[in-house]
Amino acid sequence: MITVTFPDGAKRSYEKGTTAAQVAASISKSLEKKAVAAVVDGTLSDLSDPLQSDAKLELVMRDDGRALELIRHDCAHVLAEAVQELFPGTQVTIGPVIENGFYYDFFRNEPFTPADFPVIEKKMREIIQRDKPFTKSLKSRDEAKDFFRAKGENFKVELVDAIPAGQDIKFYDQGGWIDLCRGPHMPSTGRVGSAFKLMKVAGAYWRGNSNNPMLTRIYGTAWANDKDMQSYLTALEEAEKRDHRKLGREMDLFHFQEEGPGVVFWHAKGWTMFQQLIQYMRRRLTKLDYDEVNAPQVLDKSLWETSGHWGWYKESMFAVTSAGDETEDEQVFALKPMNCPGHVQIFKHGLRSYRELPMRLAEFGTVHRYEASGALHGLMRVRGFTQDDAHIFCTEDQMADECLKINDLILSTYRDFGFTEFVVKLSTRPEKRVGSDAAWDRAEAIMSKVLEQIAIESDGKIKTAVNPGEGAFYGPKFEYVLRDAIGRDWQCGTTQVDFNLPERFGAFYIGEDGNKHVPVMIHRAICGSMERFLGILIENYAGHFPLWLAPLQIVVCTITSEADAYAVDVVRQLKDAGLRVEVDLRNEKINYKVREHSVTKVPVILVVGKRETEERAVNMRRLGSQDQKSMTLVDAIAALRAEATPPDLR
RNA sequence: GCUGCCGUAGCUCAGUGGUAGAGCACUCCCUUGGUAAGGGAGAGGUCGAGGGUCCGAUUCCCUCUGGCAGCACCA
Repeated sequence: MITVTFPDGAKRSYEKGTTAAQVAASISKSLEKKAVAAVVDGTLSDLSDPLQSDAKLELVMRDDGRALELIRHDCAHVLAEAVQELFPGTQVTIGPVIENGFYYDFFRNEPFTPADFPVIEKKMREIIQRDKPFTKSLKSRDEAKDFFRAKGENFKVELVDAIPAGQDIKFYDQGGWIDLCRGPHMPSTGRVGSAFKLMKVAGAYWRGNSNNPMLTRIYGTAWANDKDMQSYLTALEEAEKRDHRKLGREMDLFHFQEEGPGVVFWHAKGWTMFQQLIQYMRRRLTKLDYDEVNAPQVLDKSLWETSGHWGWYKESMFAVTSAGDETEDEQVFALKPMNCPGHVQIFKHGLRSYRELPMRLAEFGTVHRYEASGALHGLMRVRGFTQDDAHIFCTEDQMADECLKINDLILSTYRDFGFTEFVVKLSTRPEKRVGSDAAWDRAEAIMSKVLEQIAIESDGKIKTAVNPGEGAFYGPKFEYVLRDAIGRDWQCGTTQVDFNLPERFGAFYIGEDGNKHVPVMIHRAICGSMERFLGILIENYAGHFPLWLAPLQIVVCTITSEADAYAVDVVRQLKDAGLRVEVDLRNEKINYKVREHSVTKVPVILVVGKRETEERAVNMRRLGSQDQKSMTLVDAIAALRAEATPPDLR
């Protein structure tokens, strides 16, 4: 006999080999019906697994959050079966659960299209209706390979090969359709229910390697019930409404065009925001003893060879030559993809003393990278962008302190933009790297300690994590990830310590001892790419910017032409107060004007008519509200001016 | 870069093997209207580019280019 302990502490005895399903049945009929899996000693398992020893057992109902993974996983199996039933000859590969759903990768000469979805979904519903049990069996490696080889499932044969020797190879049979799977599954296909939907098709490389064949991936979403699925679909629509590419067009912020793939045409309104961002950053940097510099756009390729970028990233750099001169000895330049070599040149220009350290060189540096065409995505991934970059030259002793100062700067900046949830990740040495292991050891040791301190000083409010092998080729880095208003995570800031580049460039300072020393260099960015950061802000605020950031803060709208002169005067006074304002004197009804400026998300509409003209007043309407507030012009200016003050100046 | 889909007016989108249409925006006229679209008229397109098939291509085929969704990449 074995003893089973339930979550409430109750214990019951069963014969050894009793399954969780039988345990459920022994308690109640409804439990037997409702349970879809078991958690045995903390591990999610099949209900059909026999219990071999004393165990803690929890029965998982279908509406339990932990069952969602099973619903999605089972749904992926159902999808695969449906596809193979409908399209014989299609090979199956893998079909994991992902956030909000699942996917399944298929190999078929003719790829699937969304037009195939209705018939596949219909077949899936049919399979779910059949409600066949999932039954598990074990095969030896050879049996498994023979099984798949006989079916022509070459990808599955490879998967079997990849399973470590000695490990059980599990198969699940769902009414005759059998798949390799580590499980667990619910008792039968019927439990998948009806809240699922195929979402899109896409190509995906076999095993994620671009040298491998391309498979067709079908993405699906699945939920415990229709209500959950509906709210997910609604959330997707909401996210679409905030798409910065759409808002950028509607708010007249920027555009792209064919002649400049991946480079932004900033319109006046977008550029205003860009400048607000830069001015904010610049004020903060000045207070923190940074020196702003500007290094050339185009530099001889030898500099990039020295830095190592040419060797590592040549294929994604823009080379620049004279268009007219076709002689052979022409010098090859590169458009800068990074600011660091330029800053090292500035550091090197002149003999540096330890007294000058830490030397913090900042630049709003425009860089160009020839990103793969498929990687381009609005402002989020471009080929020409501006980094709020800085390089701090310091001693090894000063390093940890500088990292902490940067940490404060980054997090307080994010807070000023309304973000509250962050994760700091430490990325350690990658396989492709320069520098000695000893140097990496030292750098990583310091960084780990700093990371610990960040977590402690924030009382655990700042989450931390480690990304092994994700560091830059010249050093480990901290990555700052923020969470936006609709729960999406964005990696923006980064702090990278570098024991290599200064040495490669022969940078040194004279130490207290009168000898030459190589400084440590810290690369750091807060927004990262200003373009991308603005994209994130647009989506985070859904275009409803706080007043200090809004490209156009106020529109003064007249009701009748009798108010024109007064309206112009109001605009003058608002402009004199430093506010960004336009006047709308058009021969249109006030409804029309209010609608238009609301659609383009102007935060404040000041309406002036006959009354206001007589009283030297304005009628204020805020974006997102129908309320109207009448006040004197003097009061309105004072209030708006205060509100438009950037957070660092309050 | 890879796979799939797409490219028609400033925007959103119809449509056709016989050289194109709507709504909004734009211009003009009427209207001076109190908080999310007043009425009328007009102008606006080498149907992404090049090549091919055809009597004839915006439509069918090929190449290129750009975009979208994933994948891969992201110093």
